[in-house]
Amino acid sequence: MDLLVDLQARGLVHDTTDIAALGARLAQGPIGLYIGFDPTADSLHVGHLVGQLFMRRFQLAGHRPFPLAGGATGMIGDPGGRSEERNLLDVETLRHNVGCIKAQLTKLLDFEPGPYQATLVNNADWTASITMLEFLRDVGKHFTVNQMTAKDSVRSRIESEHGISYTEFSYMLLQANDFRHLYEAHGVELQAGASDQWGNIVAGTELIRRRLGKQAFAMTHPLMLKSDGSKFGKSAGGSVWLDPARTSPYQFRQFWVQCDDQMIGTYTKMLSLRPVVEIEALLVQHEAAPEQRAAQRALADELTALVHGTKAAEHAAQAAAVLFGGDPTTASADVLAVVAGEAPSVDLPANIEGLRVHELLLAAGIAKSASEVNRLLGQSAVRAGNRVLDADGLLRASDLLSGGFLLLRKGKREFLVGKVSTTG
RNA sequence: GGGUCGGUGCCCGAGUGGCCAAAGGGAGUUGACUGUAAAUCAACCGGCACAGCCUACGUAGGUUCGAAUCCUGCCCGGCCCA
Repeated sequence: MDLLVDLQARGLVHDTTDIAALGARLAQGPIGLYIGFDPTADSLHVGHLVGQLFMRRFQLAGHRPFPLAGGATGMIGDPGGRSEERNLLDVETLRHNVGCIKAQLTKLLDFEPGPYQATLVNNADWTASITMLEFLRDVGKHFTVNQMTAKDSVRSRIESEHGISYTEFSYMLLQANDFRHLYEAHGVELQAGASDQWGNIVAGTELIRRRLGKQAFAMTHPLMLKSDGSKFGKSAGGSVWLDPARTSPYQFRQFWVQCDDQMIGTYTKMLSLRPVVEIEALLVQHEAAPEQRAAQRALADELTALVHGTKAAEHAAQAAAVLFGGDPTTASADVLAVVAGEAPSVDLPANIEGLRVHELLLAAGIAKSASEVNRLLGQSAVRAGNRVLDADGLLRASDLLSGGFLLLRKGKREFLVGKVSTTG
């Protein structure tokens, strides 16, 4: 299927420069494309997946992706989408972040040598050595302040009460120069990004046209939003990260399983690598029985496997089965160990017969006081395995599950895993 | 500086000597219902060795058998006057 048609069917095309020319160029053969990711944190989050998978789609269609870690642009800070100036990150943090992000950028793309090989680049490599005078003559000269202040990202900041520093004002020029550099060094003809990057991206196509007299292309995809219009990628605990140390594979998968019905179609089309026809069939099935969450599960499994590997994805799915509705007493020790990784845990004495549950829940921070535990017990809200504890909250030896695990549950959602400590 | 009104639990807000761990609402927790949703309904919602006790109504004292409630000093906020 034609790549552009496919992207449009997925709702991934927000804006492009000269789409007819781009279509013609893609038809001629492989193209290089790049998307930049600034190292504002030491991990990317789910919002970045659209861009990463955007490149993957191009790669699968035979093109060469150039994921870019913004070692240089990260030092400046993109003024877009903000009302205030960013705090500058120190060099050490930045270096650390770039390292982490680079590792994540290599996960979803194919770096095996070959015609479609992905190439990881860092704009610090060609930006750090440019002198101020060179930059002003070679880049700055090609832009008028009039054009620059006309861009949305800059104009909204000029109109805001905080204004915009000269530093962030310059961001656009750095990004434009990146595109120019990649065009010359690697034949990268297309820069993509989220729709809020449009101004910065076309600054690059303009620079290439003025300085090199060549045509380059810009293409943006829509920003992913939640059904209420708020920013995508936040869950109760904060951002959903790609780094398993920050967001476990289980939590990552749960984030997708719990997606809004209203948005799941949009998300699946934008993110899944499955063919659009297949996705549409899935969505028909989902609408017939939304309670099955077939679409959510499919997307959750696919993305978890992509980001964390198939093994981790399977474990996450099994852990979810235990935690939601499944019978924990029949779960294997292996699966319980995965569950244990997701819940707060406490050590248990060798014999738990007659042990009060109060201290365990308090130690894990699941209840704030013994009174609260008593209240919960009175409301039949505490279970060990699937046995509802009596008002006295005493455990029995038979509450232990395979592998010496104790699964305590407060209400439906909160869990505590106890493990009998073994000496040796 | 003078006058005046006020400071109540996570938030808002009633209470003006005992019936006050303190109305009502919001938030939160749990249960029912459910799709690991929304809405709805119900219970709970300071602590503990829990038929009892302790701590708490800005803060420090006082009056009283008994104080969130009365008195005094202090701190903080609103308004009015200077």
